[in-house]
This record gives sequence, C-alpha cells and structure tokens, in this order.
Amino acid sequence: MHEERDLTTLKRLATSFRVDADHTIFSEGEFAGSAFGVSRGFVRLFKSLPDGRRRIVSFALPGDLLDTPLADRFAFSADAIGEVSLCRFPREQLKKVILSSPDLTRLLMEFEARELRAARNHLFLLGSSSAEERLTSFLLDWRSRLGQVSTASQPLPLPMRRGDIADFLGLQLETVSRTLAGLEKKGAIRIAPNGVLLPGLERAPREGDPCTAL
Amino acid sequence: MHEERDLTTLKRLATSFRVDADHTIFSEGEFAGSAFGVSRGFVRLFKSLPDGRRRIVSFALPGDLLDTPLADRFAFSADAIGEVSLCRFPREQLKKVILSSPDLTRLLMEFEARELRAARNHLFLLGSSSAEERLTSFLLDWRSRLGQVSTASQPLPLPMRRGDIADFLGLQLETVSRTLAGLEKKGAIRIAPNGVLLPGLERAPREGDPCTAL
DNA sequence: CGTGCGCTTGAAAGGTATCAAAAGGCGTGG
DNA sequence: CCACGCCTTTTGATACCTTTCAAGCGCACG
Repeated sequence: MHEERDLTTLKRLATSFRVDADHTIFSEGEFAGSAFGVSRGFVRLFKSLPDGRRRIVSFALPGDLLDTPLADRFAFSADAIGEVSLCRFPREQLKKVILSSPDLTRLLMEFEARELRAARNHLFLLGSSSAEERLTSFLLDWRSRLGQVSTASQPLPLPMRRGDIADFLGLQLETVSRTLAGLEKKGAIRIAPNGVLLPGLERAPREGDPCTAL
Repeated sequence: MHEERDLTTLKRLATSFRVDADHTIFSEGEFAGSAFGVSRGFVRLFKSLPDGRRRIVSFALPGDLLDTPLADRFAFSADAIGEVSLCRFPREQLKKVILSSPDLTRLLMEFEARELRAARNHLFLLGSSSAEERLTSFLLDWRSRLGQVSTASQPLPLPMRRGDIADFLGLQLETVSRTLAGLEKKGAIRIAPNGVLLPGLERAPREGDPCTAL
C-alpha cells in the first residue's frame, strides 16, 4: 500500500489560502494552471450564459476537488459562498503524481465516478419533477452530504442564497421561496435563519433520488 | 506505445451478438457480469421510477460503452432502439486488463470525463430552457454526435420515438410533437419520416450548449 | 381490410415565470 | 443606540407555457 506515501507527496504540493465571500476562484474556460480542493467553507460551481442566466452545476464541500485535475481548462466557474479555505496544487505536477501512482489514479477515477453519479442524479431530478420534489430532494441530498443526522433541534445549514438554490434546481428564486414556505405550512420543514429544520422529511419522496445512490 | 497491443487484447475478450428492437440489454441495479459496447445501432440508457415514469440518461451510439466497466452493478437500464449489434466483455477480465495498462486506464478516464461533460451539458440544458430550446439543443447535439454535416438534402435520422425524446428532455410526448411542429412552421426544420432536416438551425441558440463543449 | 401503435392535434387545467412591491437582516454612520 | 440604506427574502397578482385528458390520423402488420 503506497497510498500513504502518495498522500504525503500530495500534501507537499499543496499550498493553502483563503478567499472572501463571493469572490471568484476561477472562471469557466480559463487555463487551469492550478487545481483546487476545499478545506473549509462552501463553493458554488456554475456556468454562465451570455444572456446573464446562470446554472449551478454543484456545491462543493470541504474535502471536494473543484473540477478534475486532468483538464487543461476549467469546465465551469467557481466562487466562494462564504469565506473559504482552499488548497492549491500546481496542476502539471499534480497530474504527474497522480498518473504515476496506480493507487492515486484509482482514487481519481473513483472521484470522477462519484461526480458522474452525482451529475446523473441531478439530471434525473431536473428531468421532470415539480418544484416541491426538487426542493425536498435537494434538502435531503444536502443533508446527507453534510453527514448530518439533522435532529429536530439542530438546523441544517443552508449557506447559499435562495437564488443559488434556484439556479441549481432550475427554478426561479421566487418559486424556491414560495415552495419552502409551502413546505413549512405543511409541517415538513421549519425555516430558520441560515438554515432549515427537517423533521417531516424523513422518507425520500421517491426512489432514484440522490440519497439512495450510495 | 502499447495501445495497439492493448486493443488487440481487448478485442480477444469481446464476443459480439445481436439484440432485437426494444429488447432489454441489462437492467438498473443488476449485477454487472459483463460490460457492453455498441457496434451498430442505437441504445437508450434510462432509469425508471416506481410510478412508471422513466428518465433517459443518454442515447448510446456505435463506439460507445454502456455504463462504466468499473462498477459492479449497472447504474441504469439499457435497451435497443432498433436492431443493435453489441460487444460483450467479461467485466472482471476487462477491468483487470484496463487497470493493468496505463494507456487503457487513461482511455477509460477520458471516456468517463466525456460522459461527465455530456451529463453536465445535459444538466445545463434541463436546468431551465423552454421546450423549444431543449429540442433545438437536442437536435444540434444529436447531429454533432452523429458527425453529420446535415445538408439540406440529407435528413438527420431520429431512430428513437417521440416518447424517448420526451423522457430525455424532461417533457411530455405531446409537447415534443407540438414543438417540432412549431419549429417546422417557423421554417427551422422539416420533419421527414424517421428524421428531420435542419436547414434553419445552423447557429447554436445559446453558448454552453453541447456543441460548443468540444 | 381491420387492428394496433405511434404520432399529431385540440381544449382545458395547473404550475411556474414574470413583474411588482413590501418586509426582514445587517452593517455603516450619525 | 438608533436610523438609514442596501441586499435578500417574502408575498401578491397576472400571464404564459406545459401538462393533462381526449380524440383523430397515418401507417405497418396480420
């Protein structure tokens, strides 16, 4: 098992730094001289359209890589949701280290596979589904990603804005707000500052949702 | 360069066979004893919901792999759109061969990366967009995947059913039909038996669509 | 020639988008 | 400490588009 030594090598490549809220980390199409990992905080990954619309591809959590280290250009843009701590890797070196180690290569493939599964689940979610289905799926998925049990007392943090959720779910900001209000009226959730309590959202509303996919 | 020898090894593993129209190749969740590639025809890859709804994840073309060879279980179901010719690989052996060759590993990673990019573009498309945007994007993407220049004389084949397109785009069958009729009325396309002509669909309606992404 | 399946077309209902305005939070400055 | 302004969120009313339910059409096949 060389993994441990490999990981040490990786760590030596990394330099960590901070980014303020709402500041850009990189932009879609830019040459990717560095690869990034999140160590603290949340990052939104998005693509923009010329007409100003924006689609959020995913929210990155601590431990996540932003984009794949193999691509020469960033496939999307990234900016900080709140204040964020990041690791930066020189991409060429990182690539070399990863590809020269079967273990790391395997890890990277597993990372890509996870991304793909997440993308497909998201795709699945956007395929049809009402606003309510999208929001409940999103909340359940978010909770499971945060690894929270989300007791009735502990609210699930939602650091992103309503507009971010809207751009992630393919809805309008107002619809997100209304639908959340509707779920609260039904007793499924309770809206707290910067988060929600989800006591009534235990069963997945349908199969094939992000939670069931491991 | 070992690639050539590697590919020879791969070919020795493969056995080819035929599947009739609308017949199942494998089902979601099934143990993946074999991996499959398409050599002729078209395959729909989809997930089903308990309520009978179905979401088409993608359409596979000749040269495509169905699902990743690494996963132990199929992430979705596959069936033949028309009559199809396939290659079957014993998955464990295929996995071993691929992982033992850096070149093949790299090829597989590139395949996964393509899949991921396709999934994200699709995701992007489903995110918002009207029925018309979805259909035009789909047609342009399909044309570019088929590698057709699509002259005014040569129709773009659409072997799948209207319902398949609907399940792929997150629309209803009727909406697909109506929207195609609308595009024809506007002169953007012409509907032919088993295909369409797209003389008026040269410019991509927006950036970030599947065609621009390499 | 009749039947079945896929596609098209029609009319009505529903949900989300859009436009508009008010309410809530938070930091800054008086 | 309170007031102000800015930004985010909520709420309201209306319009539009897609869905839904239904029926008719065209074609292949028995």
